[in-house]
Amino acid sequence: MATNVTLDNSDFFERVYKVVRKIPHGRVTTYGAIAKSIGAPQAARTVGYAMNASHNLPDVPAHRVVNRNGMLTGKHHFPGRDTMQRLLAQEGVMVEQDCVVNFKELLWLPEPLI
DNA sequence: ATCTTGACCTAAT
DNA sequence: CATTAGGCCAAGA
Repeated sequence: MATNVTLDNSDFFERVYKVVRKIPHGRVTTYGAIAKSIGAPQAARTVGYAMNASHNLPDVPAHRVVNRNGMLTGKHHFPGRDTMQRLLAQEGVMVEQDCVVNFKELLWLPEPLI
C-alpha cells in the first residue's frame, strides 16, 4: 500500500493538474496563476515542469496553459510543430506569432485553493 | 549526495 | 522602456 506515492494529493504535480483540469473550454491561463492558486506564487517554474509530466494525462489540457505574456512558450514541447496552436484554434483561440490573440479576454483565473 | 537544467515570474538597474 | 539578476520546486546525470 505504501508503494504508490505519486498519486498522493499532497504532490505538487497533482495540485497543478487539478487546477489545469478546471480550465474551461476555449479559455487559457498562465503558469503563475496556477502556481498562485496552489499556494506557490513563486513556483511557476515547477508548474511548467509538471505540465511536462502531464502529457500522459489526457485530462490535463496543457495547451491551455501559456506564460504570463500569453506566449506559447511550451509549444515546442508538443508533438509536431504547431500542435499547441492547432489545439487552441480548435477551441476558438486564435494564435498569432506564438501569442494568444485577445489573451487578456481569454485569460481564465482559477480560484485560490483555500 | 551535488550540480545543472527547465513549458516561469517579479523586482531591480 | 529594455535588460539583468535572483528565486522558486522538481527531475535527471
